[in-house]
Amino acid sequence: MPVFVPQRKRNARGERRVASLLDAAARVFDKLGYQQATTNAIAAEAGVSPATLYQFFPNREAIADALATRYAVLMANQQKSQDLEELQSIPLERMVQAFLDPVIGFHLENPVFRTLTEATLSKSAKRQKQLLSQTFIDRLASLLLRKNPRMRRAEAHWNADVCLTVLKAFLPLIAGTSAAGRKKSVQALNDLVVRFLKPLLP
Amino acid sequence: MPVFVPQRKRNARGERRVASLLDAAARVFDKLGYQQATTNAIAAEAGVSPATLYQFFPNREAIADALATRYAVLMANQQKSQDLEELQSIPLERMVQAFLDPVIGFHLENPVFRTLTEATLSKSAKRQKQLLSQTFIDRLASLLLRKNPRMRRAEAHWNADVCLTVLKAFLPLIAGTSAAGRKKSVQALNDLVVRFLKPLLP
Amino acid sequence: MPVFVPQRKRNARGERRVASLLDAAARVFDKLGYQQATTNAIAAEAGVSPATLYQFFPNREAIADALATRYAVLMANQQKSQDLEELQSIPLERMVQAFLDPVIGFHLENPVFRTLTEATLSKSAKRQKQLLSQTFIDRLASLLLRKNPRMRRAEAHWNADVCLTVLKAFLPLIAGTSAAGRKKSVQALNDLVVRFLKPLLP
Amino acid sequence: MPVFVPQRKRNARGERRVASLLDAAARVFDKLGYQQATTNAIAAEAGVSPATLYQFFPNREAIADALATRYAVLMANQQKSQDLEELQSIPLERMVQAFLDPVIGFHLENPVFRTLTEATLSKSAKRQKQLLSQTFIDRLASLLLRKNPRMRRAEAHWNADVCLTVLKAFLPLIAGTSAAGRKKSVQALNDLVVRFLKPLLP
DNA sequence: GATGAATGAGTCTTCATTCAT
DNA sequence: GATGAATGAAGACTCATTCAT
Repeated sequence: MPVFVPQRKRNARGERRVASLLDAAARVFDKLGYQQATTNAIAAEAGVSPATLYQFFPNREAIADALATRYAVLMANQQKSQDLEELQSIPLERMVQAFLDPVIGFHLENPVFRTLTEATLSKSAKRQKQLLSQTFIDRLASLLLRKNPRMRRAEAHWNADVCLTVLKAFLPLIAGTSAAGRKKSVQALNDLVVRFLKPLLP
Repeated sequence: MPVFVPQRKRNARGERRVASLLDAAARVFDKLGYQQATTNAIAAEAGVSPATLYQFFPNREAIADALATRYAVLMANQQKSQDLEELQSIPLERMVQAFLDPVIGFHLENPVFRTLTEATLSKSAKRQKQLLSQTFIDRLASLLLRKNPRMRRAEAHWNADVCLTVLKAFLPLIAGTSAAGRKKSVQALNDLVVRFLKPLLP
Repeated sequence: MPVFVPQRKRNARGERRVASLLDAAARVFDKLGYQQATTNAIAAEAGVSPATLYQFFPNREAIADALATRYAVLMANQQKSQDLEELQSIPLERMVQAFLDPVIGFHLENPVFRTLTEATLSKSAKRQKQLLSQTFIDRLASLLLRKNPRMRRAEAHWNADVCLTVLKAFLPLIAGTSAAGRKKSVQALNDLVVRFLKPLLP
Repeated sequence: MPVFVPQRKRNARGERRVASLLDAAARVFDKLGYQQATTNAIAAEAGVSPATLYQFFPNREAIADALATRYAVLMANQQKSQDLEELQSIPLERMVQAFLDPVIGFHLENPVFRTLTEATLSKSAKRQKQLLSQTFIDRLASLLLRKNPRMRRAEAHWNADVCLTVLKAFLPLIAGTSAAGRKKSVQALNDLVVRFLKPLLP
């Protein structure tokens, strides 16, 4: 189970290479899916020889891992930047929307992220992805607890988990349709989450 | 350009072979996923030579198709056997449970069914799967309309569709955990659907 | 180098089977060419199981051999039926036509005959085909000698051989075109042969 | 569905490999014919792994195409280098010989050229072969018209076409025999063509 | 005698990965 | 560091031929 470990100390040029390879990989994964994305295709998309690719990644899996890590970091940063204090005070409907919107936006902007799920990710990459889920759950649970201090911790987490499950279910629906259908799907998701959470809050 | 040779008649042994190949394919698809399920692996699992497989299926895709059709028929029969009249009169909570339970049960018993979704199914197989979804939606919509005759037809279908989406989201959760977690997940699914539907009914 | 040897004493039913298999083989060879004509396809065309085919022919090659033999016999009979005495007395132009016409007709009616050339024929089948060529050459040489008794034997044979070569060259041309083009090609062939032979005769 | 990966630039070693693969293919096609010439056999003949072959040719057909093109170019150059002006003034017997000799020589030196005809050539390769035939016909027709300005254009082409047909018929005869027989066959061909053309010229 | 089933021995092709320059 | 070339190992599929009933 190879974990992504940089091959060697890399200089600026190397960093750029890695970045451009990951960009290429993202495009190819997105276009063809993980299984069909051959290393040759990724190298070609990046405009380099296949051998060059292997100077930065020990094998195909490592590319997917690095990509997963990259997006995990991006998303984590995004989530950290949102202040829970502000959300806590606004009404449920708008709170849910404000909470989900950036997550949905992230997935729409980086559709590969979902594709990466089918990849055979390394343990560390999986952990990273799981961490993201956990962050989502923790933040939502924390929000619920602030709204209803009498809720039990475990209950809050479980409810947040359900919300995440529902969110994941709606993502393909949201991504797959036109702008019009997309709006409707997002609305349906928000509704559903609101209806689910409302009885739990005072 | 393979020469077209019409299939000869199939005898009892052939029928048995087809069945055993489909069983084997179901097991392999379930274990490895569609992409990784090689014809060699399926043939080996069935205990025959790869060439034998090709006596009954023209290519790998045809196996997935046949499997999809097999399960579609099974599920369709199951759904037909349930009487909507009875469901209509019982309270929402139990109605939802009675409606969802057999569907969940089917997926737990035939986990491959979900894997088949990622397969590159033939048009006819896709149609069959879509038909199943449509049946689910139609039946649930019909139930909603009986409970609340003032609901509009389109609205009923849309709501049923949302329920199906949620159901699909929960299936991996339900399937993935132990008996204990499974019960909890099913409960959460039922709760969510009930909470979603309750405001829509009188 | 298997020579075609009947598997066993065959009764009337067996003879019919063999005939229908050869008919089927002729159709398939003609449609697909020797290499593409699989034993399964031939058996299917004859409406029998592949195993049945192997009860009458030891292997694929034997079918081509038997077919070659069949046509060789047919053509030999045809040639025997033509009386050289009659031809000898008519003018060269009409003689050439009368001599070539049946040969051309045979090839047009049995296009497989040419296809069989590409087959890996057994030695005996090759000999049979060669015999046919020899018959053609001998007959034509004999005709030339009657027309011009002063011609030397070897010379007569050589000239006949050249005529055969030319005939073979024109066959695809004749077979390949429409009725109109066919007539023109046949005319060209006759012209050519006449012009070649005329200086050799008194 | 193979993923399309653009060919990378080819270096000197690659060029050498392509040439050696084409040489090997020519040998194998010549020995076994197109249908029997497997990619494995060609690769083995070239002393490389089959996969290497596929670095330079997308499939078996492409090899035959490249080979056809290679020989078409060679022959076209040869024909261009011959000056019709010179031929026009010499007597028919020597003219025919001078015209046919290089063509015969080319086929004797590159026997594969004939084998390639049976190959399932790509459209572009077929066009190239047809162009060659057309060049032969046009050049000979032009020669005939110079010799006899009163001949009609269409007639000249038709007669040239007949000569080509005869030439093609004699090629296997010429190629198949020993040096002695070869000389005789070539002589016969020349004679035939001369006798065919003589009545057409003043 | 007839059949459908079964298969060993290929064939073409692909691709992650390594080699040689 | 970079490259194009090279390949082992595999996978989809085919087919002449044999097996079992």
